[in-house]
Order: sequence, then structure tokens, then C-alpha cells
Amino acid sequence: MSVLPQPDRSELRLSTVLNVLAEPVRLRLLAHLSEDHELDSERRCAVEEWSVGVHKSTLSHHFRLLREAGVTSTRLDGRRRWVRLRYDDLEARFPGLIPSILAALPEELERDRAQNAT
Amino acid sequence: MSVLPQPDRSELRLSTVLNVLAEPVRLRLLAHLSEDHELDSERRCAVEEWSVGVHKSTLSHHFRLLREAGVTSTRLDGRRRWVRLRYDDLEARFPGLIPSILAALPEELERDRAQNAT
DNA sequence: CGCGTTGTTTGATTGACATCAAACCGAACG
DNA sequence: CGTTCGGTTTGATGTCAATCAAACAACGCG
Repeated sequence: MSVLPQPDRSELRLSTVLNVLAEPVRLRLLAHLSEDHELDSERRCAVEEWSVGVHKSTLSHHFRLLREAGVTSTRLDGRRRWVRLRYDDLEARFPGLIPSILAALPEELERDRAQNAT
Repeated sequence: MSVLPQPDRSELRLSTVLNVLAEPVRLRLLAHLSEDHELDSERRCAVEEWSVGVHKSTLSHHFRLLREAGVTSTRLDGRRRWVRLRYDDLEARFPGLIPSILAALPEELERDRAQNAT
């Protein structure tokens, strides 16, 4: 049950994490990741599981960036992959950062929809 | 004593704020802004006041983005401009976000220097 | 083995953005 | 008034990043 390469907790960098989260699609992925209220529950990488409207190759690209930034962890199981938020590691390195973002997310996504609906 | 146009507190958007802070130069500006430990003390826009190594027009560009994102406020006084972190507004809209970033900043900047020194 | 499943990688395109230099501009100053 | 001061705006340039489509690859199944 192998795990894709990812930075160690001590290697997490603020600017990298901010950079990767400062993107609407990835912010929505973060919202989904924290949705199942166990904060680090897993979810499949399948494009149907995430209601962001992008091509599956684009989604794969975003998951790679999230993983390389240390925001998520990806586990391989047969031909499936499971993604999980590295909540504890993030909280240990940047206390309060993820909770403050998660708290602001619902309203943010609401405004997104309001804006795109026009 | 006029103030440059800036978004109202209620208009602040998470993705915009994250976007504008996910940039090394602006992160250093944020560090300087919060340095004088009164969190919303002012500082001149003069390029000599900020030890980021960019051209003054580039610095002006960054200040504009910060202001338009609602992160800073710029006040005009004669031919000078004074910048200030909109700490209270940010804290009201995104509780804990700025403090968590500020807490992580010193180490982040330290690694920056370590990396660039080689 | 051959085939569908589950994604990843590659290549091309497109749009953003950081940067600098030079021109510009309002305010103070002589 | 002309000039300097304190920045801003504009234009050009280079780089990075998001996106899609198509090719690819590993796995499991019959």
C-alpha cells in the first residue's frame, strides 16, 4: 500500500502552501477534502468525485501540486488513488492557517457561484 | 488627508487575499508592515524603506495589488504616501489568517535567505 | 493474453504576472 | 514659474501556470 512521494513535515514552506492554495480550483478541492468532517478522511482521485469543472488531466495536475506542496497525501491502492489532507502536519507547521482558511471557505465558494451565475 | 481607493471590509475575498500574499516580495512587505509592533502602524512607500530588492516601479506595483486586495491602506500626505496593514478588517473577515501567516513568516524569510545565499 | 478501468504524462496554447526602464505627474520649494 | 521630490503609469519582455486533448501506463478482470 504505497504512498506517492511527498515532502516531509519539516520541509513544508509557507510560500509554497500559500501559492498552491491561492487558486480557485484547488481551494474547492480543499473544501471537498475537509468536507467529510473527519478532517483527514480519504477520497478517490476520480474526476467524478470532485465537482470542479475541469478535465481529468487538469485535476491530476492540481493533485500533484497539492501533494508536492505537502498539502495532501496520495495513497495507491490497485488502480485507484486516495487523497487526504495532511491536516496534522500543516497544523504543526502553520498553526491556525488551515482552520482560518477552512472557516472562510464556505462564504468564498458561495460568492464564486454567485459571480459565475450572473 | 485623502486615502487611495480600496475595497470595503465586506468586499474582501479570501482567494484574492491569498493570491496577493502568495508572492515572496509581498510576503516580505507584509513582514515589514507588521514589524513595528503596532500592527497597523504606517510606513512610507519610499523604496529605501523596504529592503526588498526591486525597482521602485515594481514596488509601486506590489503596493497597488496589496491595496486593491484590501490588505493595505494607502494615505496621501503631500507628495508622500503612507501604507498600513488593514489588520482589523482582515481579522474581522478572516479570523486567524493573518496571525497564522505572521507567525510563520520569520522562519520563512530565514529560509529564503539561506536558500539565496547558497 | 487482450481489454476496460483509472488515472498520469506530454505537448501545445493561452493568459497572467513580475520586472525594469522611461515617461509622466502632482506637490512642494526656491 | 521652473525644478526637484516622491512616487505612478505605460510599454516591452520573459517566465510561469492553467487548461485541454491525446497518448501512455499500470492494474485487475475474464
